[in-house]
Amino acid sequence: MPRKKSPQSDRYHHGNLRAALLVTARQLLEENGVSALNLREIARRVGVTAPSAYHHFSGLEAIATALAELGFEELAQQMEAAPTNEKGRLMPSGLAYIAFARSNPALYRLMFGERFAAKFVDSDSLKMLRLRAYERVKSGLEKRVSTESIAPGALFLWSLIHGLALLTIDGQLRHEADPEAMIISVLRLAGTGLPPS
Amino acid sequence: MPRKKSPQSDRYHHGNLRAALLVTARQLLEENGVSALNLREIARRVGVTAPSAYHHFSGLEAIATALAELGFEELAQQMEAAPTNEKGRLMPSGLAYIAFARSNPALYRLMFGERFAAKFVDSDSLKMLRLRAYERVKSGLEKRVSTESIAPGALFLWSLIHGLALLTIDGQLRHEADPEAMIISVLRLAGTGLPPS
DNA sequence: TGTACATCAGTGAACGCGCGTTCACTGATGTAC
DNA sequence: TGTACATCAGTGAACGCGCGTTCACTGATGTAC
Repeated sequence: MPRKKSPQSDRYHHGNLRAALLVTARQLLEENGVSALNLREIARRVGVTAPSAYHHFSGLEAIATALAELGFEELAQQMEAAPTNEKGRLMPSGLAYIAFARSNPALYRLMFGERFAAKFVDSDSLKMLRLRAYERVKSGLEKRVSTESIAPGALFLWSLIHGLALLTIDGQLRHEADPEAMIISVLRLAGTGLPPS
Repeated sequence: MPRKKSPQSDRYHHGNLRAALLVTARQLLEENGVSALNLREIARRVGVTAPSAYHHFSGLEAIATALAELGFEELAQQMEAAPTNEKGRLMPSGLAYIAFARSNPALYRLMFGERFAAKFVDSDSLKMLRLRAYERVKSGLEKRVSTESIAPGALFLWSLIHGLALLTIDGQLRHEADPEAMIISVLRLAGTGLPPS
């Protein structure tokens, strides 16, 4: 009877190394932050030598890119999976967005970090994935504002939600009694705006 | 006649090394990004050996912290220097904020990056400087909303402006014909909100 | 069912690199007398 | 005005480190016959 694939087996061939590297890389990322992401430690944790990773990725940068892609995919999925409430799906999508960032703070930082700012210009898949998240924000707007207001409206929403996500990750809600309530209050202001003096 | 202090002199004693290190560090930061900030290269550019920096800073981290402090100070100053217009000073302050981020993208990223997210918990000066920027956002609100709405209102504004700053830095306005106009449109939505469906 | 062999996912040793930091030192500066 | 000396901002050599990546290899796997 051939050995069933057990995760921590000592087989010479890992069997699923690519996936294992990504899972472990993601853990390492969340544990120690973007700057701690490094190929040797990932391999070490998986229980494999560093060069073996090169059979699955062209290098560390490719692993980081794969993680970012994975992140954008998950983010888009979770926004799409958010329910529609009586007022539409803007608020549920927004909450899903913030929830993703709070559950995956380091990954979120990686996705929007300096490292990829330049890459969005030329990497197609990354650009498209990011666009997909943006479109999601935008789509809720279409029946709500005039056509020429969609672009600023979408950027307005994305800015608000992106900023709130990052400030939350940074610990800005640390001393808040009820962080969720605060998040909802803030997002609600997107609809009403601040009353003029 | 004693040599006047000329910037690039070959004196044994530099005379103003601390300041020179910071200026150069800031240039390096903006040129090559947060991850490229490194002590040896800073010293090299100043024309001094690396260990000499230790007479002025406890290490690289101290230089980074000094840069972030400097950034928060400048940001607060530029917001405070913004004019008051007929509707108050929220919009001018917001524009000054975005302008700072656009002029100092890497510094802005450093200020709000992962590196200091933890540090804000214990570093007093950094925490206070960041608070000062936040207070500035908040102060414009006081005559505008009820007391209990100040906290969410301020977080709303800060999120919006922080997110917009970062997305702008990331190149989100790259294909915009008139970036300034877009920025103003987005910030204006903070007052009106998105009209409900 | 058994064997030869191609494939390729792993290993282990090694490389060069540039970093942050330490150390004992030396040269310049300015102050006390 | 001149000299001795303390101070301290610089130097230069060296350290250990861990990284990403390369290379020639070897072991396991599965397929063709």
